[in-house]
Amino acid sequence: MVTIKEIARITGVSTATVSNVLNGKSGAAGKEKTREIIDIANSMQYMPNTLAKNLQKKKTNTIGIITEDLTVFNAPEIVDGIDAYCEENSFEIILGNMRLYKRYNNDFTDTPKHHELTDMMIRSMIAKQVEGIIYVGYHCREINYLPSQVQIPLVYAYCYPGKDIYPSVIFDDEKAAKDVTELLIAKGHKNIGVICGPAASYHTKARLKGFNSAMTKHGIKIKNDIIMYGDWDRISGYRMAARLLDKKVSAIFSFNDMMACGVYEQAAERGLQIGKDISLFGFDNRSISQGYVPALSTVQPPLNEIGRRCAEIILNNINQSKKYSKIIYLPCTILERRSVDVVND
Amino acid sequence: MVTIKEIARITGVSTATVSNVLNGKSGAAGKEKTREIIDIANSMQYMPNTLAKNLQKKKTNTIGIITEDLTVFNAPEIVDGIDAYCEENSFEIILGNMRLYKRYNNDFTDTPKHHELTDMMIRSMIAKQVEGIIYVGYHCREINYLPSQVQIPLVYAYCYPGKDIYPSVIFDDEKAAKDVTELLIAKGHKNIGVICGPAASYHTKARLKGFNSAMTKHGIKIKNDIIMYGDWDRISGYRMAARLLDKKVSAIFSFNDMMACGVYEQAAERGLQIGKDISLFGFDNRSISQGYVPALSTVQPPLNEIGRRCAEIILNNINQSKKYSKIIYLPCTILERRSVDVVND
DNA sequence: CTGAAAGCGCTAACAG
DNA sequence: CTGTTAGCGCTTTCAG
Repeated sequence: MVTIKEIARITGVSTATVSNVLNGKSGAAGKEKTREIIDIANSMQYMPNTLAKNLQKKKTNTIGIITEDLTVFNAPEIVDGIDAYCEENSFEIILGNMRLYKRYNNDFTDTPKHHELTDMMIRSMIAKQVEGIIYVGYHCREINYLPSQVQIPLVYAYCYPGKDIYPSVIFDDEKAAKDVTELLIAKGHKNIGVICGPAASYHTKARLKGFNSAMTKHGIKIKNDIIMYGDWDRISGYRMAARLLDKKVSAIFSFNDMMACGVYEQAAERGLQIGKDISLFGFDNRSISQGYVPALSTVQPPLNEIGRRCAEIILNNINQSKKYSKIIYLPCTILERRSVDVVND
Repeated sequence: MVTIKEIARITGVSTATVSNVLNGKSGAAGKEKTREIIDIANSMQYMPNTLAKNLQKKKTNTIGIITEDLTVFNAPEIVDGIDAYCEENSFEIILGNMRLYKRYNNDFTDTPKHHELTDMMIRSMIAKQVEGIIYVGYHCREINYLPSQVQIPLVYAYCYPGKDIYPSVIFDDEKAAKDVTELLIAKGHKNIGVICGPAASYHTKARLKGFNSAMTKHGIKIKNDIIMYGDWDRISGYRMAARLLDKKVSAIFSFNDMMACGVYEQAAERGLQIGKDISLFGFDNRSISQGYVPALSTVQPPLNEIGRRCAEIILNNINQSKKYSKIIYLPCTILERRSVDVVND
């Protein structure tokens, strides 16, 4: 690796001059010398050592991203958004992936082991002199384990801290669910079944709230026996759909696309056509949901935008002394496809 | 940020001693001093500056990953595999995402602009002193633009260089397609329609080769009019399925799950049942393919394993002088689900 | 306009 | 067992 020192020796000037010239400081050297230095640098494929540069400048223009699990469907798009914003603002990213799914098996986020891992990753990033950290959750929830020794801006994406110390960006589950419900109501559906995720899930609670408020607003009584709880997996959608269809609902709002999948299966077995005999809405807009027959209506969370906003907040918090620290709710997009129709009595 | 110097001042020893103690060099200081230094460091939350450390050691234990597009379905899993292997071997990763899809629109990988971007990313990583680079393609193909000035090990994942200069890890398209075809043949299918991707695609060519070899091996004549070319998208699957079904094929092998999606649609419209009237195989094992009704049989590419192998090769190439530089083909897993059945005459 | 000198935070000889 | 010294590659005063 050729260094500034080497170039200085060859061109017969000081390292300072080489540095200045290469950094475009006008008048750092005479016209001819300037040319010569640049030419030599190019021909030797000189490349500044970022480590040395950053060490000296005490500034890395880098933020760290910690993903709970990069292979979860929402993560790449969020990271992509962060990356895009950073690039536009001349910042770089360092990625740390916890790989929670493969590392442990299931519920792990509130164990000492996980806290230790979190601390380790944060420490390691701080050691690398990142100027801020974005923590990307694998599903939305309240994070109660807040690492202590973080002296740099920290932002949560797709999850939020229990206390108001750090900012976070999530999407508006409640509003989206309300919108979906109203759309269904507008189509004449009154007997709407719901397949939630686990009762304790933030998503479940927020979406249920939205559902309830829409129903109430339109004066429709909610029977308790049409609210089912699944586990986000296809099979549970299949099972809950059975119960719901027994109850003759005219529409089903599944809180994710996976479970909606199971509804298709259940309906097929009963000879019922989705989008005709029964309307169906999902949530997440998984890439293939559009390919179901008929295409699944669903809710698209603003993943890329979550990333961008997080990055924006982090960069602002890095540059300003007053830190922003609230929860930001971004709106979702409702995608109506062939799986819903007006009620058919 | 507290430094070694600060701790040295407080404890009244030299920075060298603090460094030695903190790095666990036995006998770096007396028992008591050792304790004191460690205690002070802990209480002040001392954290070594990785930049300074790496600069001095001229070793970063870091490799760079360049993804053509992190949001493409295969990328996160490959990155995950690389990350896992690196973690097990005390290496860190730096991620650079080209965001090809959003940056340009479609075919872009052989434009000067893209070459420039590639060079820039590689230069930037080398500047950060990574010890090796893994380039993750967004789809498998021959990469003919090979950056020149790369003095460190470079490995391609999910794509391969035209010349034998750098190693690469891809999966065995041909073998997988052959296996699928033989499976179909074993179930009595002779009249098998194929929906390929674009004719120029590596995937198309390799899979077609596997298909042909299986058919030939079993003495089945291949009619040219049952080989259709789509564009990987659902709609094209839908269209090609129409032509194929007109020709009364008993099975369809779609070269990806998306297009298989379209086959479901087309079959539904014609009142044909997948897995009964017509057998269907996809490729990719997209997460939701399992949720089709009936579940789609498909091929699972060894994405995580591709990542792991790339990382393994890179770390080996970093440590050894003899560099490995061939293409490695990893086997896929055939997933037989309800969408295929024995032929039904 | 130019360069000598100092030093970012850390480690690795090597001498005491 | 301990500390001095030198320096990784770079930038940045500041004096000539």
